Amino acid sequence: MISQTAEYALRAMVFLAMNQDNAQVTERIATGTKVPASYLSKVLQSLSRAALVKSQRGLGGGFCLAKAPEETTILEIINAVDPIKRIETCPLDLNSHGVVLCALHKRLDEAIASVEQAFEKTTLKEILAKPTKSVPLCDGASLDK
Amino acid sequence: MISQTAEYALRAMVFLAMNQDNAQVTERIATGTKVPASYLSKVLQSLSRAALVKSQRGLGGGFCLAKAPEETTILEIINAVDPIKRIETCPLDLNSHGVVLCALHKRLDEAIASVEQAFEKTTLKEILAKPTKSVPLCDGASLDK
DNA sequence: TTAATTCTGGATATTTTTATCCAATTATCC
DNA sequence: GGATAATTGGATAAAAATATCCAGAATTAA
Repeated sequence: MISQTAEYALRAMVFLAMNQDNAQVTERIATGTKVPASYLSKVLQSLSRAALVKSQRGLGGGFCLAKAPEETTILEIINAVDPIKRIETCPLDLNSHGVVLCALHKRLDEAIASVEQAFEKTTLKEILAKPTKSVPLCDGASLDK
Repeated sequence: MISQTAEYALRAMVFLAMNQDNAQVTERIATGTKVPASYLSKVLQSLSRAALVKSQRGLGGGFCLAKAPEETTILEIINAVDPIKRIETCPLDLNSHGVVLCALHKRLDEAIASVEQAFEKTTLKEILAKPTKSVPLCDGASLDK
């Protein structure tokens, strides 16, 4: 449903949103999100190319959000690493169907569309603000060392 | 979003629903749904084990629906080959979270839940009955030879 | 300028998903 | 019983997703 890569990207973005004060290094994001560092490195690259994070090399460098948390949606994050694909045309390439989907693929696409909508409406800020018992990613203790 | 395998399973089931008169052979279902026959064979096995189709070997054998189209949901079909997994516990295994999901995973799970619900509410019969311009799987001409 | 830090990009490995093939088994027909 | 038709299950192959590693480039500090 949601790929591992997308899950990682979301965690990383939430982590950065929770630690906006200073740039975060890959290694630190990795431990904070329980994502394999070497793979996270690739995920962060994708997020960087999608202009969702800014990267900075060298001492004191790392990653930080490119936009304010209220301006970044879950959908953008997911689409940056593993785009949600709507069903636009008949997957069977049936001539007669053309752009008009049959009932089956119409139903499937509606479901995808609703997920897309839900994700588009949710911003990073909302994730942070929600007063749940559990702080995202956080296991009781504070993340700042 | 929806795996290839699930897509194939849905096509096969719709095909069987549209051809309930007599048992359909793998090869025939394959051409009718544009699914690679050798792989479809495995998919049908899964559907058979899930008791969504009945199989019959030998001459005149093949596959047919195990239940009436109005009693088979899209969700059952998908779950038979590639189960939809809700997020039940924190994917990071954070002690403090336990069963209470953080805002991020709560949102993700809500999306999954809505898809699950939509699929649970849709039966094969509805797929057949919907008066769309495009007949499912069908490219203008009738499927019966 | 040198050393240390950190991202970047490429090569590669591992795992999962998707796909193929075939011998064995079951069923039907003559 | 023998021939044919069809699924079953196992072995295997190919492709995609996930993961690892490392040399190179950029940045900072001294």
